[in-house]
Amino acid sequence: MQLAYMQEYKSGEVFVGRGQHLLKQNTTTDHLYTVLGGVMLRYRTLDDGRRQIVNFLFPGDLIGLQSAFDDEVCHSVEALVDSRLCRFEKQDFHDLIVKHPSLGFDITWLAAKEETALESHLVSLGQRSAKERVTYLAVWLLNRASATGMLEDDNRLTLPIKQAQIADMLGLSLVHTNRTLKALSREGLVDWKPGRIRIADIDKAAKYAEVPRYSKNDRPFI
Amino acid sequence: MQLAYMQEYKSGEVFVGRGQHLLKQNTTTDHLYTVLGGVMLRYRTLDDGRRQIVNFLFPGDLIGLQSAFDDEVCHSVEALVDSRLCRFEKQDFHDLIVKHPSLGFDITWLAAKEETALESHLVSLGQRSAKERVTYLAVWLLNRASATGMLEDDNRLTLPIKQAQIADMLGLSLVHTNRTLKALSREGLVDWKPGRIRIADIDKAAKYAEVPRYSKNDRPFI
DNA sequence: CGCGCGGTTGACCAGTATCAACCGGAGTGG
DNA sequence: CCACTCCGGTTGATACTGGTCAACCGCGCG
Repeated sequence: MQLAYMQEYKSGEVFVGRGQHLLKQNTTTDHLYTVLGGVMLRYRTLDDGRRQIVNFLFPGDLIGLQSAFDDEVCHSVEALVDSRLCRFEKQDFHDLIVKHPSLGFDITWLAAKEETALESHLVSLGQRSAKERVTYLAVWLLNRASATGMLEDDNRLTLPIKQAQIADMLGLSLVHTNRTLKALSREGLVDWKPGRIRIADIDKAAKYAEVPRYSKNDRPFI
Repeated sequence: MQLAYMQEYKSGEVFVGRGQHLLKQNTTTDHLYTVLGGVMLRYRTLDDGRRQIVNFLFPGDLIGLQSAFDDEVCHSVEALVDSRLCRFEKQDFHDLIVKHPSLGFDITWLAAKEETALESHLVSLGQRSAKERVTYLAVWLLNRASATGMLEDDNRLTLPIKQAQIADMLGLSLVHTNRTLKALSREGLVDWKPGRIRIADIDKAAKYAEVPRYSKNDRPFI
């Protein structure tokens, strides 16, 4: 646990209320963040207003790694629920990695995991049908949430995700997302009511959406 | 330049002929690789045979970072043209980062860039039409190739990419990919004949597909 | 010469988008 | 306290992008 090092570099805590933004696309930032609590989402907007949610962020996730090497951030980050973050100065980043290499190792670990997640999302968008995508997302969210102890019981997650957000994550229209949710609910595969996801048979759902086996490796928490 | 360190850890060079595999999904590997020359592609296959190409790999890119933390690799890597790689022992990885922190920094850099690329691809798959996707991919490939000096002249790239591969990268059917290529060629936006991409007006194409401004930062070559 | 692979084209179909309208609840101001 | 509005969700009708099936072409190669 690198908490000691981290304290040294931590430059403050940040609270972001539900619906508020931490970062806006095409701006610059001097900070890196780590999610301490809450859930956030990261998205990119095109000029004509189309929006793609790239990923959800859970406690332990790193925000702004890309911006550590590049001036402008190419996505916005918004809180899905009230969230708490740990802030670092970007300029300390090189120093930090060099002085605490095992922390550099953990950061690389997180970056690799994030890449794996994006890869999975990419496969979903590229190859799966609407029903498969929704199921995939539901299972994936339950897995991530479960890893941070956010589940009420084994197959239920309370999280105020709007259908418009599901649509923007999965590359579907809002209307079709709605119909797909209904269909999955009717079939008993995924029961995603406003604000609450429930999956009766998670193995069945995971198999249907071919969600990659959930890695139990402990995620470093920095 | 870390070439000195790298030599110490390098455990060999690997050649992979066009069409041959470096890694196969769901196997394990003891190695990490760096592309020294050539172009490769990384893809994931679903149980029913659907395939998603996740990214193209150019010289300087790292392969297998995810597998450094996770046993099984979740994608296959195949050579698009004859390629040459530098091989490292996975078990040395932690050691390497700790002993040569600035190398850890470069690896993190590469990981962040890879993440940025996947993010862009994700936006394409989620939000763009077939014509936009093809244009996006063409421009992106030209940008990447240009960074490694593979371009014959400013707007032409020779690379034996099959239409089936374009389709699998963009989440389109083979037939529709073919028609889209024709359409773009007719319109003079992108001229993608078998084995050769040519873009008459690259700014126009980049604007049409909203390809993010290409970062000139020098990519570390390890 | 024949085969196979990559590419091309046509006909038809399905999944998903779009447009439009409506519903119910929460907040708000008169 | 009620009317109004806004937001998120729901539903129907219709349009269209892109998928599927099937056939054919040209070329390189054994």
